[in-house]
Amino acid sequence: MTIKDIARLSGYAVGTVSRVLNDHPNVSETARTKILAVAKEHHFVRNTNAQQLKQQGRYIAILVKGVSNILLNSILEIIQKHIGETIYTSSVFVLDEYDNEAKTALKIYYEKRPAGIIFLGGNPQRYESDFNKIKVPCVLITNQAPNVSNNNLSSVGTDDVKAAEQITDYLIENGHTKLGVIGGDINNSEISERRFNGFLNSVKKHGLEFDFDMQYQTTKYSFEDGASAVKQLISKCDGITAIFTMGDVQAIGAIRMLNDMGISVPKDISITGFDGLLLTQYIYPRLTTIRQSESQLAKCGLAALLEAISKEDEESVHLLIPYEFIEGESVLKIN
Amino acid sequence: MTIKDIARLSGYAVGTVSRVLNDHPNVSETARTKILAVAKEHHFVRNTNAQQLKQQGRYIAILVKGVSNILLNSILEIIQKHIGETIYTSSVFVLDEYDNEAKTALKIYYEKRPAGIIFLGGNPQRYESDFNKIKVPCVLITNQAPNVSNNNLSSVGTDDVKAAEQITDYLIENGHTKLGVIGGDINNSEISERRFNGFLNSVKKHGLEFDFDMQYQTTKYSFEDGASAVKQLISKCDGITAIFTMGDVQAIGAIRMLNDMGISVPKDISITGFDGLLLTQYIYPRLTTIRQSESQLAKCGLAALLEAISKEDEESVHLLIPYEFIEGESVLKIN
DNA sequence: CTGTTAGCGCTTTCAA
DNA sequence: TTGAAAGCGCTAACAG
Repeated sequence: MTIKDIARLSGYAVGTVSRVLNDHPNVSETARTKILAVAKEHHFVRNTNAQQLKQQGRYIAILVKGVSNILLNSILEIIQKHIGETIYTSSVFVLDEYDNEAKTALKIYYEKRPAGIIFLGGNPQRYESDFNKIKVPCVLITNQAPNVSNNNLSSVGTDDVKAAEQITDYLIENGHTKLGVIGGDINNSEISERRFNGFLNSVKKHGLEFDFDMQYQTTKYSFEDGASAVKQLISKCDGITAIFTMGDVQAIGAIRMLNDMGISVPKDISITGFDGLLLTQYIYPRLTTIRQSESQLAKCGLAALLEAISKEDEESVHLLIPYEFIEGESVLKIN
Repeated sequence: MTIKDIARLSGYAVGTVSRVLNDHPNVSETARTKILAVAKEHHFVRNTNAQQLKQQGRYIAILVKGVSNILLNSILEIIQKHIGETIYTSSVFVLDEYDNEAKTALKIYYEKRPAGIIFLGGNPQRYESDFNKIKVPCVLITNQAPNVSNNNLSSVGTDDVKAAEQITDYLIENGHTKLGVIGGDINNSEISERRFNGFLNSVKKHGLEFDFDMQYQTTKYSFEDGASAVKQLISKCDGITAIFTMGDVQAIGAIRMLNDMGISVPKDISITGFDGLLLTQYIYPRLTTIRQSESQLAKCGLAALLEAISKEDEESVHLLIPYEFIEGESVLKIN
């Protein structure tokens, strides 16, 4: 089924069919009705390759970084649903945690000539030279692009600093004074850096000490790495009563490892997560964590991109989406 | 930059350029070197829209049945990654657990004219009349298409019967005689049916009784449904000491609920899972479960489809991928 | 071995 | 309001 077939079947010419399909003006109601009926009857769907070959620029590329990241998966679903309701088409590219998203994006940019690019997780800015060659609007979701010079780049994320500060406040207000942190590489991950800054804000505010070398353990975002990190952390630093982790999965891994070492959570050590995965409310103990709003991140992110595409030379936007503090059972009150 | 530009710049014609780019024979080494050099110098990248417009029928549709199914998600990722390395493109259609996959597939078949269709979960054979209209190779992944007449249809799955039997044997050999089952609808899900048959094999082999109405609880594949199912199960049937669940997520939901009711796993009730999600080895207690090989399922499934696409009139294949029995801590030895 | 050329299915002028 | 026709960039068949 091509528009040629529809044209033949409906008695109109391909031009008219195309106009109807694209909701263009100057088509009679008769033609519109007839053509739409024929198209529907024959399950006609446009060949997007041909369409995009012709009108380059109604296509959005989505890059997802982080295999099997539950949070991103669920945001992705929402985004795709919304894109379906616009004039744009999209496709998804999955990247490994160690792939270079800027390089991949650049390749896609050349090959597909998208109107815009959505980055789910990851931060292409780290590879500036590649990234700056991309001349279409981009949006970072769950990540932030704060003091960025690149005017193509918007971002929609959670206020990591505030959230981290709040959850740390909670730990301290429950009587914990010697805290450990399991987090990302603060020199290479801006999310980790921000969460750490929030943590530090709280620590300082309460007049506590924090020795980075002793009390911080750098790790990747996985169950396994959370587990090994907590082992290293408690072996190098005595007397920690609570651990702030930068992701639910690390928290779960850490709890598992502590259990295996005969250390109970939260009786002996308290732990907090970050992200608010559904799962965290089914494990034992229920995790105290920060829930990021998947639907809001998705909706606002896409909206920002479409805005940027339609209005060229616009200032890029940087939004923070409200989060939710979830009080679980993984923190013990010790005062 | 188009191949036309490259042709002009290199002094050859577009045909030759195309041949070089596609590694076709009948090109002189001189031409190849020259053209490649020019292409590289100008950062030329093929326009995939044009390429695929030309090469129709290089599209694979993937139908995923069961929203937010972690196992399928993870298989999906692997498949997409592999497809990216082939000449094919793909897109994904997500179906609800109760949608009719044959109907959807047929619609996609008409609309998109894919070269092949992958079914992740679900079984379109149940709707034969619709499914038989599909005239391109299909492959079922995680499911089986045993005595099937349809020669388009291959399958790559786990030996559910044997796996279920083995894990049930384990329960019984640990002294459990009154077993509960939390599983899918055995009248509508062949996977559930097979797992139940494996379970029954073991039960009969050991001379135990099983009252379906009392001891079986039908449920969907989610944390939440696992939680509510276990509640119903233990309220309608006294004295169950072990529960065979047909999915890890139900098992996790069930454990959570039992905990909330003051029932400890495995001290009071033992539980087994099915699927072998990574997660199951990080929760408390570690789940005793069956690990399906995601990567093997993905790789073999895609390979089977591509094979079937390239060689028409080939006999379809039906593979069983080895599984692994994982002994966790969720089963108590009571004899 | 290389060049020429006919489309792939679609959008979008330009005429009618 | 509609039809005819010119490509978008590429591949592959055909002719040389």
